[in-house]
Amino acid sequence: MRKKSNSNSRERLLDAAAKIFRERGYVATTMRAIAKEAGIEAGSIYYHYGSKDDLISAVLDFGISALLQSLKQAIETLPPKTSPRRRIELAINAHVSAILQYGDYMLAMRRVFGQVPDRIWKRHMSLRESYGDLWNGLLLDAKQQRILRPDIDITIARLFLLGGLNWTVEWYKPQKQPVAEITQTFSSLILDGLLIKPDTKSMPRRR
Amino acid sequence: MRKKSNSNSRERLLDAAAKIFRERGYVATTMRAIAKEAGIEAGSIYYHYGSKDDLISAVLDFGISALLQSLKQAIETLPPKTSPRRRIELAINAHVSAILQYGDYMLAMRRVFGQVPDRIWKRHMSLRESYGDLWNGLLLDAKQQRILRPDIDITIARLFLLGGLNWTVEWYKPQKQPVAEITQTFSSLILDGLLIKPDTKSMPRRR
DNA sequence: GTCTATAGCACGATAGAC
DNA sequence: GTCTATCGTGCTATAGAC
Repeated sequence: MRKKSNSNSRERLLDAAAKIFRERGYVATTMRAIAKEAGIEAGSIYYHYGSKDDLISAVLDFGISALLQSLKQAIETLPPKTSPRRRIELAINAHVSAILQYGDYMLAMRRVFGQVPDRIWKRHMSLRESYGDLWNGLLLDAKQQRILRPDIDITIARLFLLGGLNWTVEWYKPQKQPVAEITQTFSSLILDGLLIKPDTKSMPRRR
Repeated sequence: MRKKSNSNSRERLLDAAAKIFRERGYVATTMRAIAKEAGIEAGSIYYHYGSKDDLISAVLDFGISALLQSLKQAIETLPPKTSPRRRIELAINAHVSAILQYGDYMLAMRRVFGQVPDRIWKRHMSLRESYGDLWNGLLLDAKQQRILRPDIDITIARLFLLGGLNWTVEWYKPQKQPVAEITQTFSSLILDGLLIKPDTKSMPRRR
């Protein structure tokens, strides 16, 4: 995708690191374990990455960039007339698809939160904030077009929604249900709600 | 509340452990740091708890038990005629209030997930499952009373809802908004949805 | 019940051979 | 580019004084 090295080893190493960081968190991850996962010895890592901190930085960078790029691509290329509802549905699908596709990176990001040295974590907050801003923009647009309820705070709705979506990565089993089906349920839950309503002209179409 | 020791030190130690586990995760937490937080020396911990594993077990036990007890108390003492909507609203409020009240324990549980030795973690899955079952029962009741949409899978709705609620513990700042206000927003989001609907003045009631 | 001291072990990182 | 060997550090847990 966009890993910046032309070297195969660097890439294999990064994937191995994401997998081990995901499983053990930051501190419990040992260079020896990453090396073993990548099929080399621990000392050899230092030819490619200067330190354990370098490795976690690269994992975090790649993870959040993948998310950002995936959402941008999903919503910025839509025809201008696309309805806000459809935009939000597509964003939800893009988000969940991306966190599942890059599962090791996403779970690594979740798991090392609060363990990584501050200076490294802070370098990533700007990227994370860009991502939140993208969502806020999406929801704000819909609110201004009087599609969304005016009494609901967009930021709280976004935090609730993304919290629910991100949790998927912890329980989703691909063999049981296609992603599109799950994301359609999520969309309908957050947009239409769980209650039966007397007037439901825009109830979810089954696909 | 219900910590089973009559000793003050054990209790202070447990709170200290929860706080440090929350901040650092399982592996990065050192007995020295817990001791310092509790105001004693590392060696002295072993008079109260046999090992680091004993400590994390106690933290996990206390945390999930507090959640379970809090939800049970909130819903099992309601008058039988309480509407399903009101039950769900109260459960959401009880859940969020509890995870915020026992923040250190809740965040410790989240953070050490996947780091704690398997045998310890598995001992807690039964308690966690009891908690999920409680929620499933609540939602299933409402569904059977034709309050909830029949096309939505209860389990997916529960996972989405709890994912969104649990995320609160990561961003909520008490000084900005009272808990009751946030949980009311959550309830309305999950029950009524984010879209503007024909009648939103009074909450939809079945006729 | 809490202390000090330390045994025993695993870690990140480096050095130098190949 | 990858290896082996090892240094220095910091950890859990124990032993024994008080």
